[in-house]
Amino acid sequence: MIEFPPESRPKLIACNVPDMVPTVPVSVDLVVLTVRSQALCALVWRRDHPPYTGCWALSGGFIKLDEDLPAAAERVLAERAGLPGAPVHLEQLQTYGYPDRDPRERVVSVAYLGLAPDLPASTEAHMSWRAVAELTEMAFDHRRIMLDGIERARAKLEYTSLGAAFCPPEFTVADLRRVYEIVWGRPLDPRNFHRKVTKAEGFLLPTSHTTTRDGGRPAKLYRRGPAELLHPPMLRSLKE
Amino acid sequence: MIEFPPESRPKLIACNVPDMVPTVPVSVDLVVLTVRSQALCALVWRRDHPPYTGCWALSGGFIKLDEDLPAAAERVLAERAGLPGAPVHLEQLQTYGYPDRDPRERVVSVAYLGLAPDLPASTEAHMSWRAVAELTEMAFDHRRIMLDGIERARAKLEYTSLGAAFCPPEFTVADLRRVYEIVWGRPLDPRNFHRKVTKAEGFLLPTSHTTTRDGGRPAKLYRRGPAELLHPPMLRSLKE
DNA sequence: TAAATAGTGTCTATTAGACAGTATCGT
DNA sequence: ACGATACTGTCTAATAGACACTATTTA
Repeated sequence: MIEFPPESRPKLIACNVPDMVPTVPVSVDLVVLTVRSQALCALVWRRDHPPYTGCWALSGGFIKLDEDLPAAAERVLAERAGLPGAPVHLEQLQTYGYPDRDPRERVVSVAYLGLAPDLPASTEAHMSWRAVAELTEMAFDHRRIMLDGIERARAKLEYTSLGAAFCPPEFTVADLRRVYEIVWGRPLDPRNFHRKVTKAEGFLLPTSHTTTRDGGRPAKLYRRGPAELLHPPMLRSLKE
Repeated sequence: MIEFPPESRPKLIACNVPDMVPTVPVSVDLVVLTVRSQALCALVWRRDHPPYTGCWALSGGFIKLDEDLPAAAERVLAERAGLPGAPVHLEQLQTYGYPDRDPRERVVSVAYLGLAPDLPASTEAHMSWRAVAELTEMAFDHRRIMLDGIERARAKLEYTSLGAAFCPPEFTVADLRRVYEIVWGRPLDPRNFHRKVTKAEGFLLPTSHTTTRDGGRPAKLYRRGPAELLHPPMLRSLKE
């Protein structure tokens, strides 16, 4: 790639539109999901100014002039979502650019999906975890973005090891199963689930620790393994 | 959604950056793939002006002020890629926003993936189909974008019926199998493939037509069925 | 002891992969 | 007839789903 110092860059001349290349603000919006209190939750804040005053909104922010998109997402996660340095898996979700999605001015928004363990929401950043089932009235097209993020998360649990991103650093097979059950919204057979995830190469790394429990046999604790893709995948069957 | 006529829209005031919201040109770039001459090919043109003079490039264009992203992709497909009205499956791929990806000025590019049957490339638009294996030197980050598109296409053949998007309206099971073989780059057993796709509910709609051939039994012709997702998916095994 | 949770083994129906064999065309 | 391609059936190994059973803790 040829390098230009920023101030000396020649201005862009598009082939068929040499004079008029419209520019728009580009924002990054974050769908941060977690599993807590037996529900799939999203990290949101309540808007206190127009438009959409009182509605729940995703955390977001505008990209800076020389900032990469992943860097912008990390910055929004730290500064706006109030989760600096948290172990959140971030990946680009989709870009939303319908002209009237922000009534004030056209904004193109690159949405990122974040999968997080059950972290405390930052009161300083005025964020809170809300069950996604109750987030029916949201600002802008944030409900659509959130639903797209949830569907991506559901699909990714099938063929990747990302379910562990919802868990703390050390977790039990039952913890992981509850993540799958809540994200997919259906019960899974504990014994078959156990067999599957422990036999999937690179999914779980055993540790020497166990849990202490109110009753019942202590469970082995595992860490996330190196595998990103699962072969074969954990398919949601069609039944039910 | 509250409606404002465009001219009366209040300007955007971001929470923490009330004065300075940088704006950037947003483009749409198209990775249009097809299968022809036993190879996976991409629709590209050879740049005749700087930067990257002489390099192959994807077709692209800037979004207009009040144009939706899918509409921009359709317009670029028609006007720049030279495929107006063609039966091309278009879906958003990913957004690329690294600040120096265009050496002239920062451009955020929303890439779309297009899957097309074997159509003639428009000479008027100076486009041509090139085998992706030979597209090693491309302009900007277009090679990375193309590779991301190819990987998306490979994955989508597993769990959707999109392989048929590479075929003409009526096609044989062998046609479809050759698509899979070329996109995945590995031979498939014709008999097992036949069994799988004909038994997958909603994948193929039988017609009353058959092919005429140079030799060999004529094959039944099928049309794309209504199913979008395949249950169970056609998994690429790990072998080989 | 009972209750609760963790983990293992076993059976069966389904499926993937391999491949023999049949069907129907052109020459 | 023969080669070529389309299609069907069959065997086997692997897997998913169902579920009986054992293991280890707290109360």
